[in-house]
Amino acid sequence: MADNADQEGTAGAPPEGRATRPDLAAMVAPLLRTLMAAEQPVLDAHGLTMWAYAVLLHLDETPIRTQAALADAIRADKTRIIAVLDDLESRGLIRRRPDPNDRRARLLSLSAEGRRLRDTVQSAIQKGEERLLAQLPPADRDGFLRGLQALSALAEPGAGGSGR
Amino acid sequence: MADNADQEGTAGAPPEGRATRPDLAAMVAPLLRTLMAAEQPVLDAHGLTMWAYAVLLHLDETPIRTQAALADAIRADKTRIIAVLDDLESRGLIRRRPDPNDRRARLLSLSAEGRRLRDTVQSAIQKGEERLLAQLPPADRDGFLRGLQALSALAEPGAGGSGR
DNA sequence: TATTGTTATACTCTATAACTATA
DNA sequence: TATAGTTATAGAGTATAACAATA
Repeated sequence: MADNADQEGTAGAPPEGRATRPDLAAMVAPLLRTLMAAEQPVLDAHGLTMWAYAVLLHLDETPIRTQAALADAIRADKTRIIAVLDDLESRGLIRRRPDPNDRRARLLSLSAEGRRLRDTVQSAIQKGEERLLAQLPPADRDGFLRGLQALSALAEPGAGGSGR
Repeated sequence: MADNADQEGTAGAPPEGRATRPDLAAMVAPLLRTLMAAEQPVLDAHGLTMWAYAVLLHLDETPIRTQAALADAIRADKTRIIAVLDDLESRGLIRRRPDPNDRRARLLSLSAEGRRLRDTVQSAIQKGEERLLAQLPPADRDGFLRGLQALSALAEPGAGGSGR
């Protein structure tokens, strides 16, 4: 059942009887575990948790003006990222200063060193990922990446796809 | 950064600078969340937890002779599925009887009713998934499915792909 | 003595509620 | 009074350790 390579073209769902493929979640979940297991050593080597890395990634894209917004963007609880931000700030990887206009809020931005670290880590991670992807036929590889990108975009908070 | 639709063909990783695509895990994780959120109402409607559904799915494929092996196969702790098996058994969805040859072990199998429920639930779940996949161009849809199937197989305990 | 299943306990992660400061 | 951030507390989920039955 895991090895039926029959492609049934672009037909819809089967009528009723037995499923023709595993559930998507049943395939996506183990894949995610594989990916995270591959990331872990890289993150460890640089003293980053998964959440810390997510913060670095997101700040790099969009400088942000409240911690709550950042938490939202990376789908974390606002209370969960506080320790993460404390650590990143103390290591000089991010800057975090009160907004002059509203001193309740904290303006968050990535430091040069933070960006350097982010690049290093992401490069290493994606290098590992490419090794995985290399096991696919080129056509499938491209289709997989395009499909994944499109489907994951549907899940984002903004749900539009582009910028933010 | 999320909207660079440039495809760079089948080339390897970029030399050093800025990443050309999000990390795989950063796309797979939200996708998994979407899929699980879509499954939840279906499972709820039939009084199944995620783990219970995983048990039904796996028993359908391969009748199994110890609970530990089942737990292993679905990547759960052996202590975690006990309550699940208790429930499924009491509802007549699975059978669980001591192995005559080794009365320590429990032979696990799916009942007819269990198979019926499994089919109903999986059919509903995959119907929802097809709605998601329908948003992809047919070529990407097929490549995505093939790539996903191949990559997820690498993560399985057997790691060979087929039956086990 | 080793193994299967089970129960009891501890631990990790995450979210909720209460508090401080600004507005 | 309302909101951003923080801290303290409680809850869910999971794994570890101890136990009973069988081999």
